[in-house]
Amino acid sequence: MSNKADKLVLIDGNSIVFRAFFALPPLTNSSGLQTNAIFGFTTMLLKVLEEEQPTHVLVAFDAGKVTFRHEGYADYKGGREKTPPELKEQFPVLKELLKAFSIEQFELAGYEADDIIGTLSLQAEAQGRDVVVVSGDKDLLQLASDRVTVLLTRKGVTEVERYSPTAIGERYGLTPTQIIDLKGLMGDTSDNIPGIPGVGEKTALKLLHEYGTVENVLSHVGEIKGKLGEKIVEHSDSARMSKQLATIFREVPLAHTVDDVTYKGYDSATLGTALRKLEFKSLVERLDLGGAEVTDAEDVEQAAAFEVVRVDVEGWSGLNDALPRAESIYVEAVGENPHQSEGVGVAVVAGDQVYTLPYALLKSDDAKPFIAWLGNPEAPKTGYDFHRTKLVLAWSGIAFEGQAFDAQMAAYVLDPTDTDLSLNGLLVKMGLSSISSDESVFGKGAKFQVPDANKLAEHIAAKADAIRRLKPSQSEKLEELGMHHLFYELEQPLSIVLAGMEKQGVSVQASALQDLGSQFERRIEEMMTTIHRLAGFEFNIGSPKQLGEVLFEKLGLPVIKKTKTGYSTDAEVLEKLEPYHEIVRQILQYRQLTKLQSTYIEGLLKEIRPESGKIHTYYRQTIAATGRLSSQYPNLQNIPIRMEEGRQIRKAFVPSEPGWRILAADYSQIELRVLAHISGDDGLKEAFVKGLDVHTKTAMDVFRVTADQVDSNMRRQAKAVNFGIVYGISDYGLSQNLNITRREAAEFIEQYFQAFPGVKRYMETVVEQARQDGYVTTLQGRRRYLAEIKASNFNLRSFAERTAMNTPIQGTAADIIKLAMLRMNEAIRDRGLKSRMLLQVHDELVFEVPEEELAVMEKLVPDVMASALQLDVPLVADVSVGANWYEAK
DNA sequence: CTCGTCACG
DNA sequence: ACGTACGTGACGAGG
Repeated sequence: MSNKADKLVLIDGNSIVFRAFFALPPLTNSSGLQTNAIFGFTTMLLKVLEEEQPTHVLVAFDAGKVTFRHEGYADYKGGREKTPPELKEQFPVLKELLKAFSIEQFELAGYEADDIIGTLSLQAEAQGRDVVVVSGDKDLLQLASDRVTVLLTRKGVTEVERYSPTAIGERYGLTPTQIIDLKGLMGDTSDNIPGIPGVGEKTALKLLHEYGTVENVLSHVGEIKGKLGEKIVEHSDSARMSKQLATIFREVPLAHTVDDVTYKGYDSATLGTALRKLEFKSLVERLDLGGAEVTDAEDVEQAAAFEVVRVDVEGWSGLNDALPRAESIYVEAVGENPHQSEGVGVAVVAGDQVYTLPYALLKSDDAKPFIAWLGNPEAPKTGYDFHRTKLVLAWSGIAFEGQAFDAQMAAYVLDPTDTDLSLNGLLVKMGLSSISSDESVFGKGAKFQVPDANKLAEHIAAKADAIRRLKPSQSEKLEELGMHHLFYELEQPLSIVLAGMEKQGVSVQASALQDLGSQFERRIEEMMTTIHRLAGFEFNIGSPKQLGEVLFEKLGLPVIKKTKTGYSTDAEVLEKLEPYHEIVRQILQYRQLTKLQSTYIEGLLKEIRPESGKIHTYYRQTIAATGRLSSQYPNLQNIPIRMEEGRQIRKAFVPSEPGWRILAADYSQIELRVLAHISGDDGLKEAFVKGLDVHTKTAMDVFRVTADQVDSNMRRQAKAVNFGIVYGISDYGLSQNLNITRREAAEFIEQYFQAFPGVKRYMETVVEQARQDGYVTTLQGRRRYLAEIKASNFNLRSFAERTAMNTPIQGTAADIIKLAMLRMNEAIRDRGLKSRMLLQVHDELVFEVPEEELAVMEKLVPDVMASALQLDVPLVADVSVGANWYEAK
């Protein structure tokens, strides 16, 4: 028997299902059954099957409510919120699906999935077989051995982290069995295992690194001083019991053995039917289970609902005649950066026909009627990613107007946290029949290739048809959720404004960057020599691994913080190490300069177009969950400003016309003003109405002093408190930021809330509202769903709560500047100004302005920004002008 | 291709 | 008791 080649995969069913349920949006199928946990579990399962190629597979479930653990400790898993019905209903369906996979599933009254997995893995490794355990629960790490590897899910369910005993040693400095001791000391809230109060992971690890086991900690408790020692003595029984509870029982009286869980693969027809029933069309597609049989009559109809007419084969007349009846359009282009993408094809849907043409055909004379239609603002278009489309066409010299409905933008507005806005992804989420993924048609990475004309025509036709099919439910949903205005009046028009700014570009002087770069270069080389001399040998300073070895092993500096893979050497750590060794300061400076050199000097130089001297960034409008923009290729929203050396980079950003100037205008304290408005707090509102310095005002109230008693340190701390409030305050976060104790931070927050009770009320209300509705909104009706607001996991829930507090603030600020951009665009156009809007940096707009328009613009820009949205407090924008972006400060 | 790091609001 | 500030994108290192 060849046990050596055997590989068992043992899956902790409950743990994965729970994870998937909270990690995924609440997808439902057309009959209303929520299927997100099943979907998440299945994607995880497919990934593991593919990557591990197991010979045996088992999914273990917890059975019933009471286990043997309750015999010794009645409160085991007490205080847990009961399983939500939307989750509960998914278990039986999942179990059916596993049958279709031909995968065994075990559960046994009185035992948990952990115990079943522990028992089987013990058997298997004794027989010399390899085992992979899959769970979301760290406890399972105790099973790791030479033969047993544990995969823990990280974010979501398909990302896993692989733990061998060595990996556990590196991560925690513990052996697998010590994981039990870890939990014995720190406990586990979700299982209601108490541990020792006041001992968290940090303290527990320290104790275990010193003493090895719970028992040994308890017998050496005399050596442990202070409160910690007292706590351990007081709760020693609890620690012993907790350790017992955390120990996986590996002798479950199972009726089956390893040989009963062999996995020989699934039957395609059976699995295909099961997945179709669940409407997991993307999975059917991915596994290529579609061919066998199409059970859903509707699918047949939809799939055959159009005829592809190739303009390159049939000629233009059909398309030209159909244009007045066009229902949707899709322009395919390859390349991530739309300023450098190559158009490959166009598809237009009209009735039962989809007309397709190779992009190159747009250059022919026969294309004129079609080009005119593309540029006709009176010909409304429904499409997908108009922003990209407009740019691609614009670089071909083709105007694109009449953008009526953008399915990608609609999907973003409907759920800004959705990271898969691919057409196929949207179809699946909407429960519509799916199309081929781009990856399956084009391949990816090095294998990326545009397919032959026929295949391409089929694919882009399917995409254009998909857009048509998506639109009705999307537009209905937009109305239903009151998002008509946000979508039609704000986001869609803005995409046009953005495309204009990007196409315009901003002039950047290569020579200025190069001069700065050679200065940096000299200093980098000097510093490198110094650092190598101080270390005593040459090494790669840019390698965190090598740097860690030098600092902490060769030079013996104290380890402040560790990362998953080794010593942390980030700026926060280095700042703490500065007093110990001269080398540290040099490293900090070296880091700063190499960052400037690689990201900003070299990075920006690469992006300057030699023919125009301009940089064209690409603002992404469908990425940020709060409604902000982001910027790529290159990112022009993180050009240095805080440090003088980096700030010099801004001198290279200049007007594109001789004699013009750069004008920059930024909102003053926009987030705090938004907070004042939505919280209605009288004190905060008054501060802004009176035009006070809000950080000084905060310092006065928090420290209970008069204005002239506020020193710079108090103001600095008050400013940090204000930031904290906007981020969704926590004492821990504030304490980290200010380098103070948590107690002190908590005191600041307490004082703040006393001074600004309206803000406190807002924070409580918004979290409560999120719990009730499952989402929060901005002033313009932008909505963000917070699935994890009810999670039992403290971390997930706390994160959701902070998000609930922060998103309406950050998101409303984003709404406001977007409105201002629309208004500025109109103002420039209506007044016939030559000035151009170039950049947006979250609370700042940058323009290039001819001399003769300076006076107008210096008044117009801040006026428009201030009046973009009427709040209960004034909005203020500060404006400044210079020869370059550096001087416009 | 992921991780650590660091630039911005 | 738990343990993180909110939102992004780009780079070099190292598998």
